[in-house]
Amino acid sequence: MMEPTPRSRAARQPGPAVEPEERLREYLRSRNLRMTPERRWVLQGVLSRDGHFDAEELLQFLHRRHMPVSRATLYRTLDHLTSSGLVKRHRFGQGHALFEHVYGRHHHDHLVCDRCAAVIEFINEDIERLQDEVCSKHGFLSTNHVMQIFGICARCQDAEAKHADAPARGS
Amino acid sequence: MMEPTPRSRAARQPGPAVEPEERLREYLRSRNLRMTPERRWVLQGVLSRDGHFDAEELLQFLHRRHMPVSRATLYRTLDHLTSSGLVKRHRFGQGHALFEHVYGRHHHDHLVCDRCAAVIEFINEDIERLQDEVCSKHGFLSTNHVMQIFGICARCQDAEAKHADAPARGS
DNA sequence: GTGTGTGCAAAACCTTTGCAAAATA
DNA sequence: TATTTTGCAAAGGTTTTGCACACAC
Repeated sequence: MMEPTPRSRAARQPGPAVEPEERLREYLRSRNLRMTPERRWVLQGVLSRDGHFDAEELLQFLHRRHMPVSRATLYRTLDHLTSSGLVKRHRFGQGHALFEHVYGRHHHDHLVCDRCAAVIEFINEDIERLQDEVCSKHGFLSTNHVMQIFGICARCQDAEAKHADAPARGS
Repeated sequence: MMEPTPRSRAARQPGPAVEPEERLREYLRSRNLRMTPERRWVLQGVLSRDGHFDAEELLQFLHRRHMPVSRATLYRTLDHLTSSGLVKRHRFGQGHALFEHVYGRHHHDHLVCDRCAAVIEFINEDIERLQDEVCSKHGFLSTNHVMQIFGICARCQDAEAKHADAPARGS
């Protein structure tokens, strides 16, 4: 597996790794904004995260990887990435915002466990279609939507059932 | 403005106004908490609000009505009301939380306008049913869900169309 | 009377902002 | 070179918390 050019590392990516950067650049150009190392770093960090992450977590990650972005720049860049459609911002619980990148991912909704905070993704085309119907019925032009179902995940239900069965059993 | 009895104002309520207090009392009892004037006031204030409101707004309302609840108590009580299922808490935008009481109201979801922040309520039984299906498919025990569709409401679409038609027209 | 609730003010929390220096196009 | 961007630190707004006193059961 020898690599003829310095760029070959990008080949590890499942898809073309250049395109999201292209999309960001396009977005920036359209608003007369500039591409900077910091913005590239944040984009890379965002794309490297698999699921949901918060700003602090991403900041730590970037610093560990020697991409020293300031907190302010991180938040500013996350705004841009959100506006450009490369990132989605969620407010699941009461606390801080969670983000996820949507590049190469399909839209999905979430089951959120109140016990363990696990987030299970799902997609249901029928629901999507019905949502579109609701919008057109109200003359509403939808740009985005979130659907979160809160409750208790299967694992936590099991755990609770176990505790309820033998609460007095000192192991 | 004469009122035969001090209570007569309550007659404006469509349903029995006592029951929600009963529900709160039950909830408090079940957790060995106590009914207090402050908690009653917050509940009254909450029930008197028609749509969505924030903590600050409710606080002002209570003070205007000579129900001097402190900010701390207000937040603490809103937590209890949320836990007891009498109130729902939303995070529509980026800012602060919005609340709405759900006593005597049916579950509904929201269309949120990104331009004017209008919130349109809707309910779609088919979507609800499909959500239940999703949950059972994942062994997920749902206690609550939120669905928010963001976009541009009909009114704002009209307004924008008008501006786009005649942008150079100095009136 | 005991444990709970309240109000006050301060803290905590996440996020945004003002500004001078640095960097982009 | 003319703007834009950055980092720092301070401000911002909402929500939570510690503590002493008051109160409900």
